[in-house]
Parts: sequence; structure tokens; C-alpha cells
Amino acid sequence: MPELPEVETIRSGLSRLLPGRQIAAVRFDTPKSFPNAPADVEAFMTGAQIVAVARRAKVLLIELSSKYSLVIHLKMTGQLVFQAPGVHFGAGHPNDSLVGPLPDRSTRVTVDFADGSQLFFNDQRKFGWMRLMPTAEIPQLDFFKKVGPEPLGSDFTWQVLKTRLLRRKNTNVKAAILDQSVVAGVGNIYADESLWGAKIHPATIVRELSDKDFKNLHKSLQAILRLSIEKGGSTDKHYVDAEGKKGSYLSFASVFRREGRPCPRCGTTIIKTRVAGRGTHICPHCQQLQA
DNA sequence: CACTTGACCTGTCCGC
DNA sequence: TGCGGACAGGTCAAGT
Repeated sequence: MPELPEVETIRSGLSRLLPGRQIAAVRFDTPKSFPNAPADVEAFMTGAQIVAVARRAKVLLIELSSKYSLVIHLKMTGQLVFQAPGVHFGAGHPNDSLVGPLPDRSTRVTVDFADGSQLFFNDQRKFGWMRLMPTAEIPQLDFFKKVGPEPLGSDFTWQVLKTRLLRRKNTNVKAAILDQSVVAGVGNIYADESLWGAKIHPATIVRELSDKDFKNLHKSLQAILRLSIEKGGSTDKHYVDAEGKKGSYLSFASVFRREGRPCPRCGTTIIKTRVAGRGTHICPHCQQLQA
């Protein structure tokens, strides 16, 4: 569920909150959520300071003064929540509808800082992970070698989108745009929203798309990602930002999770179907499949 | 090689 | 009320 706008919102929050703080202790549950050896965590995390927080695709990078970094993928239900000294989530806290007292049952990793603040990595479904590794080795990870361009980067033109999508010219456009090696950071929500914006049926085979389609999709994708970042991302059930707050993009969504309601453009009832193995929301009038 | 499906998990919701 | 099954969706491995 955290896609580019959600991870970017967390990054910007953590960038304000973490740099300069010194790690005092780290606790974690299973090797699946944190595969490093305890000795390495002790050697390269404990005592180190946070230098910077960055993002690439849906991956967060927390750089430490030890020349090591934390590489974090939240997958579907992951959260990274910062708790300032003396602050406690739960009853009476403005965000208690989504974040209760921490740590809780879903907490996988807890980082204690020297000043008493804490960072919690929570993940109900345990798909996400956090990994400590030398900063210099990050670009050599398979994921970083093959991941596509950032869709909000200045060099991401409609022609770049066209060329990248055509790498998967025989599949449907929804599967292609969800492919992280085609373009970075797009997941189910923004795939559906941007295809609606471009009036393209998600099951359209990529090779059938016209230049006008590629231009429209490019424009729509960028506008929607920018709007969602401005709204703090999309919260359905799990996503919260670095301070435990929900994002409000879904109240601006046109089709995602809006089946049975009218299309904001033409009034036709939005339907939910299945494309590329994913729940898919479309306006059957605006997004017609060409024969 | 290109593409699709299943596995990884847990919580929630729906129908019987 | 309880229970089984479908579903949620990011990514990778396995299968076609």
C-alpha cells in the first residue's frame, strides 16, 4: 500500500525528525523483518548518528554516520513511526484511531535514540523488511540495478514513459505500469487513478497505445502523484506518516475504492474488476477497451 | 525469453 | 455465533 507518495511523505517527515539523533539501542524480532546479525547491528547501528533520509522508488534509505545505511521496504502494511521524547500514542492522542500505544503486536523493530525519542517499524503482515548494509553497496543491490526512472524526475518525459512501457509491449498497460523496472514507485492505487485520468482501459495491450495515450498517461501520472504527495498520501487501513498521521488523498480519488459511485467526469457508475491479478477500478464509459 | 501465477502473512469481511 | 474462504496488494520465485 505504501507507494511513491506515501513513502515520499514518510521520507520528508523523517528527514525533519531524524538527522543528528544518536542511536542508543535497537530491538527487533525475526530475521525476516531484520535479517542482520545482532553483532553487526551492535557494531554499525548502536552509537551511530542519523545523517540523512532518502527515497528511491518505494524504498527508504536511512544513512548512518557509520558508513552503513538502513534499507527499508514497507511492502503493504509497514509503518515507520517516530515518537518524540515524552509523547505516547494511544487514547487521547490525536492519531489514536490508527496508532495506539507503541510498541504493539505489529512492532518488528524499535530504535531508541539517546535523547529518549524512538522509531518504530511496524508491519502487521510481515512482508516488509529493514536491512543494515554498507552505504556504498546499495547501488549494487539487484533492485537498484534494475529499477526504472523516478516518475517525478525532471528527465522523465512522455517519450521515456513510452519507451519504458514498450519493454512490455505484449502485456496489458496496468501490469506494465506496475512493473518497477518500467517506472519506479507506482502501485495499485496510482495505476488505477492515472489510467482513469488518461481514459485508458487497464487491460489495453501496450502496443495498441497511441502517442496521445502515452502523453495523457504521463501527464495524468505526474499530476496524480504530485497531488497525493501534497495530500500526505493515501490511507486505507494501515498507512500513516512518520508522525502517525493519515494521508487524505483517497478523498480526492476518482475511481480507487469507489465502485458503485459515479465517475466524477461523466457520472457513469464505477465498477471493480480484475486486471493483472489485481483489484482494478474503472469507469466503463471513459475507459473503453478497443477491439 | 516473455509473461502469468503463486507464495509470503495477518486481519477483516461475507455467506452459510 | 462460529467457521471457511476470499480478499487486500508489493515483490520475487516458480511455472507455463
